[in-house]
Amino acid sequence: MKILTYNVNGIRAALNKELLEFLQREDADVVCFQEIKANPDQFDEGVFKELGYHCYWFPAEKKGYSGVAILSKMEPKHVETGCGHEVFDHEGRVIRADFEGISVMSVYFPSGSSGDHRQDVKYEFLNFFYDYVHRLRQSLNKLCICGDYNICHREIDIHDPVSNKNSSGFLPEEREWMNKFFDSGFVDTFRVLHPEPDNYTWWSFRANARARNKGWRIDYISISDVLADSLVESRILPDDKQSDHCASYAILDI
DNA sequence: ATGGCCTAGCAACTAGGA
Repeated sequence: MKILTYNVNGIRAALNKELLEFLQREDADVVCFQEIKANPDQFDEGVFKELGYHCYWFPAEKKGYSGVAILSKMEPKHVETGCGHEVFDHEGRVIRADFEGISVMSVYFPSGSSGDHRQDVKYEFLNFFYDYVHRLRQSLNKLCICGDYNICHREIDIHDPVSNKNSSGFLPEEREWMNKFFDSGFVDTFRVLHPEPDNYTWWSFRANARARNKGWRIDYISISDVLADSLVESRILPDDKQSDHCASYAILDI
């Protein structure tokens, strides 16, 4: 099973930049999108169905903001939107599709970069989401949590750990949350197969950051440790540029 | 350097992003 995740930074803009050709080429079984920034009636979902996908959209209530989705070649047994939080569930941040042998989530963690208030919102999400996932694991043990976590885990995951030591996305509290999350029984599918530096999934639009590979690794495909032995391959795809993020995928033998 | 630059709402600018 090939699972791909992509923060598209506006699905309509990405569709204008050969998103469909990219998806056709990668031919993933499950695709997780974040930041679709649109309601499904604002674009033609038929173009995804023509690629063979069942489509499940979870937009935010606020137009043009956030929004996640899952596309899948197989029809899921069940699809769940939200995580049971009265604010975040209006913001299109969590959607899950349950398949035989695995449940796949597409998650867009809040950004904390727009000030202290947004950072507090981010911590609220981190705390709530951690507890939500662990309640969920009591009944769904085989989880794959894909998405834009908006956090670099370690120094190797950011091009300049020194000058970003006070930047949201690389704060000690956030990195400690990533430690706690992985230690609680999840595997970082990219890092476990690729220990080498200079692998990122997001670059600023400014200052020619992408061409100089001055990036951050903030998008992850995490799997429950019980699925670890099924991991065959993981990659990030920095050459495809429909967004300020790039896509990542993992292949699981399930 | 409290920027740089892009998407989107909505028709001149602002919100949000990391």
